[in-house]
Amino acid sequence: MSHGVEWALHCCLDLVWLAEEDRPVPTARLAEFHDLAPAYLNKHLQALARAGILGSTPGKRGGFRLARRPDKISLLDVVTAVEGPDPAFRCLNIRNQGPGDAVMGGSGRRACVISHSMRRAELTWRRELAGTTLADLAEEAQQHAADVAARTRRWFADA
Amino acid sequence: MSHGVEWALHCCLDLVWLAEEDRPVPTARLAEFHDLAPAYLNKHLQALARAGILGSTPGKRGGFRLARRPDKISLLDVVTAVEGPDPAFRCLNIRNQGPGDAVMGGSGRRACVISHSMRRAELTWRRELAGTTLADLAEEAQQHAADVAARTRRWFADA
DNA sequence: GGACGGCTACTCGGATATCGCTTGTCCGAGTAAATGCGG
DNA sequence: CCGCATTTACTCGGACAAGCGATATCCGAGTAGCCGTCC
Repeated sequence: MSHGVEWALHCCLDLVWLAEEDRPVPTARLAEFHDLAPAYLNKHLQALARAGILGSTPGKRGGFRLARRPDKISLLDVVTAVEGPDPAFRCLNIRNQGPGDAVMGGSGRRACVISHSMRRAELTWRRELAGTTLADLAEEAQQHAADVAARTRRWFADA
Repeated sequence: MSHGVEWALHCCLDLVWLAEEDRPVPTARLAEFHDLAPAYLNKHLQALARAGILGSTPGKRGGFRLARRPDKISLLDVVTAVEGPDPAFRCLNIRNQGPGDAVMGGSGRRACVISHSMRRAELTWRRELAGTTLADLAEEAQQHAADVAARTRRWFADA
């Protein structure tokens, strides 16, 4: 899995803390916060914006902000926005190639049992990610350190 | 996810049908059956052998065979053997870099909530794969087409 | 005819190139604020 | 002093290279069967 997912998730969580501010947050600021390559982070934030997770405002005081309420953004939304909608395991139906196809009796008519099980497993993974929202993460983080939101807002407010 | 996983799974399922035969199956034969690159398939079968899933016998009548009973080989075993033991999502703790670390209050002391959720989701995925064995796949495949085993054995027996 | 030694063919095993995708960077389009000028 | 046109600085957005892992291939080590020869 690409690192962009991690970057996107962290930045989304930051934007949860900064959601109360009505000013969008520029990419450069988020990159500085996490010590990341600004342009590359921008690329991923664009993907989130295309997916409708973030709203982008160009111009001098522009930046990104959450497009929906945190409890309406699941981890699966972020992952699929960055990684793409394709499943991790895609069965190319090699069984349909070569003599193995004929043995199975048909040109890929039957659903591949391997693909079936792999998709089932991946579905549970997706379901787990879909059941967790940014709000859940924020709540859990605040249980660990109650002043995270205030500290984060303060840092982003500075110069 | 790499294609090698699919190749490995299909070949393992073939080896289930051919488990009754006491002669190992060469890589070239499996490659021909699925119309795959023989040398590259061999590479993945080597990985399965290193993991103790397949047993390899060199020499003229050599080849691969299942090292354990099919109900003792889970899909997770095959996947980890090919893909490696590392989790798909590895949190590099970017929060420990840059000012964000100080805001969180500590040099990575606190466990990252993002990493926590991602690992939980991946754990469900692994659990699902660990709960499915080659024997389960074989049974399911035979429910679809009862004569798969016989057909496969016949093809591999031919010249 | 039987047994033994060497030979050959075939297989795994790892070292070696090639390719595609993720990573990383750059510059242009566009917008809001700041600024200077005129009334 | 107030309003407006212009300039400017800053931001997103997509187009453009570089690095690394998966893909694909080849050759060497080793073994089992086969063949010829000798007893």
